[in-house]
Amino acid sequence: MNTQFKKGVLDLCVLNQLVREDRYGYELTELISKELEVTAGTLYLILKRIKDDGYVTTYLQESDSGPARKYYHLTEKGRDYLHQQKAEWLEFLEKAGKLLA
Amino acid sequence: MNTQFKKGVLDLCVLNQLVREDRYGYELTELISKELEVTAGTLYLILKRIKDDGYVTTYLQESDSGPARKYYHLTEKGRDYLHQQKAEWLEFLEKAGKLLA
DNA sequence: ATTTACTATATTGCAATACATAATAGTATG
DNA sequence: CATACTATTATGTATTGCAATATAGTAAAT
Repeated sequence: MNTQFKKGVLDLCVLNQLVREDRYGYELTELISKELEVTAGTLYLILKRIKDDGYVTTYLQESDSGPARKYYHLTEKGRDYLHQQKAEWLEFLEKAGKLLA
Repeated sequence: MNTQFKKGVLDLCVLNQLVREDRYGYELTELISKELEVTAGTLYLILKRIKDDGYVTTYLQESDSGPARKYYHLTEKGRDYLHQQKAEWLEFLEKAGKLLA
């Protein structure tokens, strides 16, 4: 799959998985990978980025099947950003669609 | 507009403008800019790339209102690439759509 | 007439950003 | 001990942004 297509959209895919519930990194990797072929390294970079940007907060929680999990929680700021970026994405699709028609 | 969204798609937008007729760089800049806000520098890099890749050929032609224009012509290889990449783009949109729903 | 400025056209260099790949490391379990 | 689960980091690559340069006509100003 064309690597470039994902640029900018992966962020949104990750954030969107956090709207309903908190999730941990490994879980997100599996979720996203089901559709988009993304490796753990890439996912964790994204997670670091959106945390640095204040879109998510994190907390550790014990697991009964391995190391502690780091959960990611969407902040208000993250929610706003997601909505705004989703709108921008749709707008972009419309414009690009005209050029690709 | 989010810069990243364009990654990989601009190529296709440019190639798609060459399906029906040959066009020159400046003309393409204006065409694409109507929808997507792209600067001349970016456009010319794309043109260089798709030429190096053999997706287009070029030829010069006098203009009566400025310097000679460099026209870009879509090759058979370019046409194939465009079709294949457009399909991949649509497939990507479908998968990303699931994650963004 | 000559200079000036502006539009049309093409090109290039450097910086910034995001994804790929691969390697490392720690914990629990069978 | 091997394996699955979980997290992290370093290095490389590709694409776009921005800004600067260059050249040829055309129109305007002096």
